[in-house]
Amino acid sequence: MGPRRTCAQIGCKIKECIDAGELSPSALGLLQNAQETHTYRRGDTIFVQGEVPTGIYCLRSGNALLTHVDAFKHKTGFRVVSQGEIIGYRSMFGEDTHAATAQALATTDICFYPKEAIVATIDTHSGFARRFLRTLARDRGPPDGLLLRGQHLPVRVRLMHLLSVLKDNFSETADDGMLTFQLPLTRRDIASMLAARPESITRAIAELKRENVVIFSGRQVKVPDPERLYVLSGQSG
Amino acid sequence: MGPRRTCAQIGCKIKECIDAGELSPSALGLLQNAQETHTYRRGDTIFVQGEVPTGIYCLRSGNALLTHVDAFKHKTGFRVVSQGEIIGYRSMFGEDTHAATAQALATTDICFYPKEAIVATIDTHSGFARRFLRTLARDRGPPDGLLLRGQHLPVRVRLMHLLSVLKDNFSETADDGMLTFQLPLTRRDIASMLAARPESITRAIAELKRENVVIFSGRQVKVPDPERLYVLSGQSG
DNA sequence: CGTACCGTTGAGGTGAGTCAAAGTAAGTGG
DNA sequence: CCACTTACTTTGACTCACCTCAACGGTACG
Repeated sequence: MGPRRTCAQIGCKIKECIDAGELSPSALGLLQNAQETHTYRRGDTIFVQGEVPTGIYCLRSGNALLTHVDAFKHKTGFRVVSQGEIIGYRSMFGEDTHAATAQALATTDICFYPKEAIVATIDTHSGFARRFLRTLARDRGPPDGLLLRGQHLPVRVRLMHLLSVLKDNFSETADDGMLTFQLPLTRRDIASMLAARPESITRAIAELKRENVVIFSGRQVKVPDPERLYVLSGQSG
Repeated sequence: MGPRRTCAQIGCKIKECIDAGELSPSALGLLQNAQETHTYRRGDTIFVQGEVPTGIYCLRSGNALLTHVDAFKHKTGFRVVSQGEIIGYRSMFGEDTHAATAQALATTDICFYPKEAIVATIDTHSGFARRFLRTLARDRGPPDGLLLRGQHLPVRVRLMHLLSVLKDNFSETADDGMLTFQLPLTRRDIASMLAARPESITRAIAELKRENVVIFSGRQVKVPDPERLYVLSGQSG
């Protein structure tokens, strides 16, 4: 393995904020000194719902799932995070305990930035602050999430919607013209994101295969006609 | 009617940001000069999904409902806004079109602050920016919203949850010891918030009345034992 | 005194949950 | 490399909460 690259070197969202903030070399140095890097294995928890946030996390590699457990102990996955994305900032800025648990879905390298370093940079660089406002505002507006969970749509359609959201992060190559990618989620994870049961996911997958819209083999996914997937899943763009 | 009070005089969230930002008199003057006040009647639209945001809105009185329409034309209400709260800022900071439509549920007075004025204040007052980050972060985290829409819970429980959220904003007096309040929503509105049908809401209401948990008469709501409502609806605090 | 919307009630159909069981893949230790 | 455990996945039969469709009463308003 070569030398560790910092988060800023892989074009993550923190980097975007740093660029927008036009940080001085000294301010940049302070941020980079405060940063720590950790590696997580599949299933490891990054932070836990209810804990007090101590900073924010930026994924260098791998991916993670954010889940929320309600008062009835129902576990609901609501977001898959992949390379370059930041997590844990909502609760930190909200000055509240973590509203979700983050777990690695695969081996994942993560940069941690302590709260004080981020807050200090925000206070001294308005461009950095404004960029964070933008990031926060773009995260989970009404469109995403609502479609995935509305029971007015059948599970099959919600699954297609999830796939067309995930494909942006995970699509690999189109060897034989098909859109192909590897799902980072178990059937159980998918079920928890769609507010459904694993059995229902299995049945929906079988149905999609029958209709030749999406072909699953294990976690390998093939989409013969991506355009059709968009339309059927209610994506406008 | 007496002289119009500015938004800052009724203790709204903008006021909180202004206080946190320690604005100079001149900066404060600029903000207040830029502000406009409008009155909306029941059903009037404040802004529409898809429009480009031009500023943010703060409710002086009355209340409004935020709704989202998906690609399948399903209209979903996801938040009731009341006095002192700000709307429209998520899309503005996200530099995107409005992700929701806001409509007045009753006669409603609203302060409008143009985008330029807000952005200018953010750029010059880090406390103001940080407070906005907090407000944004606290708005609609995973806990709220998920419970209301998860189909793993029966409509009756989701309705109880909605009531126990709304009662914070709308509860009036407990004349005869009961918690009493006026719902600002039609059955159809409630249904759209719970991802259910108006008929199902009617039936759930009848059921709750039978169990003596919540007593409806029209939009007048009485809760004999608020504690029981919390527990049954899965509120922890 | 219509017209329009809101709210209620009933009958019937169905998508998805539940329960139970068997098959498959993945990891562990001898 | 093979037993063994553990977790994930699939299948089938049954049940039910909610949706759909349809009709009707109440209230507001021009």
